[in-house]
Amino acid sequence: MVGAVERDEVRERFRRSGYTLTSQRRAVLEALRDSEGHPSAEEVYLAAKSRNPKVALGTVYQALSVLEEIGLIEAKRWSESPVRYDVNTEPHHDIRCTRCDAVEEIPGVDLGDFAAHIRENTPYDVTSASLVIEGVCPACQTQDG
Amino acid sequence: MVGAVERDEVRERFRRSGYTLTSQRRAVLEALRDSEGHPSAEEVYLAAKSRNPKVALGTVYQALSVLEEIGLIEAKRWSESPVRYDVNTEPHHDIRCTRCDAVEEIPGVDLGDFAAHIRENTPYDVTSASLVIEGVCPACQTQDG
DNA sequence: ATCCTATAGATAACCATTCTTGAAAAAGTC
DNA sequence: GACTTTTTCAAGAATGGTTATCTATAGGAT
Repeated sequence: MVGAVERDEVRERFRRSGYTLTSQRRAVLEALRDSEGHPSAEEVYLAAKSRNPKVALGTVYQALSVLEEIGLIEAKRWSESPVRYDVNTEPHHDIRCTRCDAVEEIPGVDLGDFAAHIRENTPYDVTSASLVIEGVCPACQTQDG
Repeated sequence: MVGAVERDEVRERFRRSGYTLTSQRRAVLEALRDSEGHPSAEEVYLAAKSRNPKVALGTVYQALSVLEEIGLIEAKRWSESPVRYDVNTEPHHDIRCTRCDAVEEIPGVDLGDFAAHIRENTPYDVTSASLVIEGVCPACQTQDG
């Protein structure tokens, strides 16, 4: 599974943004790309450390923030849960299971011109609007009533 | 300005839920009802303390959680900001100013059958879907470019 | 009034995240 | 290639909103 941005493009993206592509930052990005779900910083840290043992948790946080800033990853927040990171930077929505904490993509749902509606109904200069969706995943549904 | 739930109804709501309506909890609710904006727990604490000096911050947190549980108030979360509380429990959306941290209602915007769309596109049992909207308020817009 | 349970207050603990610090590495210079 | 400057790193301390703990107290039922 290959991300939207290829290897050389990654290096180029770092250069253009004035950041250097260090081995730690690469380990963080690759850990994120190989992860199935939408890991937390702690989970990324564990995965990155297995690739490059010279990575500290603080470095992972900093790397994640750089990666987000240059647009290679996205951070998503649900209440009662640490920030989750996502290599899919295409516009989409995710749902989080309130029982097992899994996060999954919801395909085919688009905020569409909702943003326009919002803009029309507030004098604010709207900079961001995102959906926070929670529910119970199929596995947890079958586990009990 | 009178909330959706009147005084007697408040007492009744507490009783039915198995909670007692203490003076502290009343102070918290009234502080929230008289507040203009959408205060944080800390702000509610300050306002409640002016009504009833025998209120501790921890009690305010507990009272807010009880009030939310019995449906008298709503909690809303934005990242980079503490939880904000709202006496308006009717379905509506709020926008937060990223500069001055003010929160305001957005009238006339309804998620409508968006929830239905979401339900159709995920096997999850969707329990909540809410919009997190941020922007810059008119006052802050005029303050600088 | 008395007993019993829920609640309050004060303070310590929590936990994800950020900051700080000195050291190491990288980049730029001659 | 050695030297200087700048950036980055790792480890751990600090932060801040929130929650838990523990003892004392207050309300409601009998």
